[in-house]
Amino acid sequence: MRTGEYSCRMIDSNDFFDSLSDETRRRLLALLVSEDELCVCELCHALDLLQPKVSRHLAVMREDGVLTVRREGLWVYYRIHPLLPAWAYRILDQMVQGCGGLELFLVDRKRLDEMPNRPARCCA
Amino acid sequence: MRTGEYSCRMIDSNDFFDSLSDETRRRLLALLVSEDELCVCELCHALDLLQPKVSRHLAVMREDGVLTVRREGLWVYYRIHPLLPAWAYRILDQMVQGCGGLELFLVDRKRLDEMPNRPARCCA
DNA sequence: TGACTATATGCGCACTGGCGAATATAGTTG
DNA sequence: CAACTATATTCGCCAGTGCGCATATAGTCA
Repeated sequence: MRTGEYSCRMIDSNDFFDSLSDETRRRLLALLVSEDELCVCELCHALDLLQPKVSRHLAVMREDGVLTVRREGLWVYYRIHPLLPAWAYRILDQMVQGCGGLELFLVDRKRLDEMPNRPARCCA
Repeated sequence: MRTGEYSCRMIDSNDFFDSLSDETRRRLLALLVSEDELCVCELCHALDLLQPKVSRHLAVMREDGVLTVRREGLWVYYRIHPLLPAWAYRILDQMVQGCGGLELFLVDRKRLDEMPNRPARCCA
């Protein structure tokens, strides 16, 4: 509670950087930064990875305080934690700047955009 | 070579985030971001860690392309790699925003500032 | 050359952490 | 209730990695 510029919640910086330390997690974060809310099956499809693997990485980031969860019926929607401090948000933004153009990340986004039967959540 | 906003050198983003994934390395980086050039013994003193440990972490970041080295007599000076892409610089800045106020990091800075007999390199 | 300071590295060990495969749980629908 | 879909978790395994300790290397100075 130093400067007051923080969005308020105090995340442990070790936990935050731990979330960033794995490439799979960075790929998930990159999508969540722009899409703001995605369910596990969308993320599995986008990254073309098996569900248990994606779930475990999401759990790590949830426990680290970087993501929050919302359940709706069968689906679980993850998003960037809305009370992340400003510096953490900015790091996520810059991470997308740095990685977003990489082939790997571009393909993730493409697969997500072209995914059929995405669970509709427009009229919550 | 997407936007042209990069400072030019292409660092591997996995390597960059690997450098950030360890707290000791973040402490070293936090000092180097503001001091721009420090030798190994200054960093050992500031972090109050044994020299082999500090040296190995510095070597990791050098191999990752995050730091560069300059030798001057007996001393080896490390600095943030001057050709780091802009997004990476900004992440380092925001990391300092996020961690710089933590007790651990404040104490590092204090020890550095109060260090006696720092090798003079003012009039290179 | 030898003594000294600063830095780097080799080695062995313990621990962490990511993985695949299988299974468990939660919620929906009939 | 059973069958089904979506998600979470357990387990055993293995690679990576940080550590302390000892030692090697580089450079200076007498």
